[in-house]
Formats: sequence, structure tokens, C-alpha cells
Amino acid sequence: MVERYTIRDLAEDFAVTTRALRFYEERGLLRPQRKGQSRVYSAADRVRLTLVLRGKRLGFTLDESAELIAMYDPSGNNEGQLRALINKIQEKHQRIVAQKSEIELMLSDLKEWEQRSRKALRELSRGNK
Amino acid sequence: MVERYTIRDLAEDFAVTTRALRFYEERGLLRPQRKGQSRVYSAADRVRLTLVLRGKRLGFTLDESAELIAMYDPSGNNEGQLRALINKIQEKHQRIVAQKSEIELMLSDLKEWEQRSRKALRELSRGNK
DNA sequence: AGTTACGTTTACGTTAACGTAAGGCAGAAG
DNA sequence: CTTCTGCCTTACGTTAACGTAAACGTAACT
Repeated sequence: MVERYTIRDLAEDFAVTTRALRFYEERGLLRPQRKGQSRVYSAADRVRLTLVLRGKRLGFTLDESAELIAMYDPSGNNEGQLRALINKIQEKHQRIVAQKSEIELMLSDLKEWEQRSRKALRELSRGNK
Repeated sequence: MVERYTIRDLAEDFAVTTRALRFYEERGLLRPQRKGQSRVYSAADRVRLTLVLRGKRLGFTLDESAELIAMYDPSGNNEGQLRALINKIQEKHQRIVAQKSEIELMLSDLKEWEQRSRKALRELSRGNK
């Protein structure tokens, strides 16, 4: 039971266009097999796509996501490769941690502003009474 | 002591180009005063710029950041305005919270991959002995 | 045989966020 | 007065990530 999907299956399941899927392939992010002329996607391709989209939502470029996916792919088997991968992973890690703290800053700012807005609103309606 | 800065001051302090600063102004994100022809930035402008850049690092568009800044600006004083602002704030809040959980997912994935790489590395060096 | 449905390639179009000249004004320095 | 500097505007160029359109292949209905 090898689980194969058409390009449309993936497009619907992940809410992206087929154009996007072909584009990701062109950029080396996906490598579906072919049955005749048509693309055939596997479960592994779904995992990769998940990673691409997650990266996107975090503001990563496709090239950056490509790096991450290269890491996930168990084809870099020599020592130099592995060390390089570990470095890349730690780079991403750093960046993500930084992003996390920016998010926390922004969250606390937002809460503060909301409070201020609510307060202004209360005072406004009190004044109108 | 009113603290005024030239465009170059800001560019250097925030590590952006003057072109970017003019562009942000064109898009309504900054509103420096003028002395003759030249722009004169205030402390408030620095706050705004901070918000723009923070938004950028979180993958927000300039338009989205513009909304946030409009909220920060205490010029929307009627009730409808304020309610709208509070809604916007909560929207952003939702999105940021979502982003935060994506980040946590990605962090745990990264850690897992790093472990795997390290393990592969150990096994490789053990095999080479 | 015709047409509907889904797939393919090729290629030009689009938006965001600036980069990069090109040419001009204005005040400080020599 | 000329020559820098530094700032200004105007405007075309650039990259990323697809959108969109054209033109074609093919398998399955009807």
C-alpha cells in the first residue's frame, strides 16, 4: 500500500494551486515520480510540502525551505555533509528562537494597545451618557 | 529638548537604507516633518520604524504593519474607530499566536533532525574505526 | 468520432519591497 | 565663486513566488 496522489489531490488537500506545486518542483522542493507524463506524489512528498508551507508561514524563502528539506532527506551520508547539516539546523534554530522572542514582544505590545483602546472606549461612552 | 534626527541618522541606527525610509514614508508608515526640503525625524518616528521592522521580521507586509501603526497612533478617537481597532488587534493577535505554535512545531522538528544527524554521525565514525 | 476532464509544457504578466541611477537644490568649506 | 556633501525627486530595474493564458496530449465517456 504505497499511497499515490495526483497533483490535484495534493492541491486540494493543502489548499495550494497546481501551478504552485509545479513551481516547487522546478525549484527542487518536490520530486514526484512520473507515470507516463503525469506526476505521481507519494507520502514523502506530502511531508516535504508540509515543511515548505510551514516555512512559508514563518516567512522563510523557498530557498531556505529547500535547505531544511535537504536536511530531512536521508541522502547526505558522509561526515562532512552531516556536520554541515547540523550547522544549518542550528542556524535555523537560532533564527527561530529570535523570531519567537519578537513575537512575544509584539504580543505584549498588542495587549497593551488593546487595553488602551478599551479604556478610551469606556471613557468615551461614559462621556456620552 | 525635542530630539530630531536626519534621514541618515535613522538609516544608520536601524541599519536600513535611506531609500527604504523614503519608501516607508511613501507608503504612509512614517510622517517626518520637513525643514525646508529635508526630512526631520522625531522620537515617535523611531518608534514607528521599530514597529515596521519588527513586523517585517515576522513576515508581515508593509500594509499590515501600517494597520498596526495606525492603531498605535492616537488619532482615531470616535467609537466606531476604536471598535474597529480592537478587532484588528485581535486579528493580529490570532495570527501571531498561530505563528507561535508553528514555530514550536518547527523547533521540535529541528531538534529531532539534529539528533538524527548526530546519531548518524556517531555511527559513521564508529564504523570507520 | 466528438467532447469533456485532467494533465502537460512554455512563456509572458504581476505584486511587494526596495535597488539603482540620473539630475537638481542648498548650505558649508576652501 | 566654485566645489563638496548631503538631501531631494523622478523613474526605471530587480527578485521572489506564483498567476494566467495558450496550445497541446490522452484517457474515458457518449
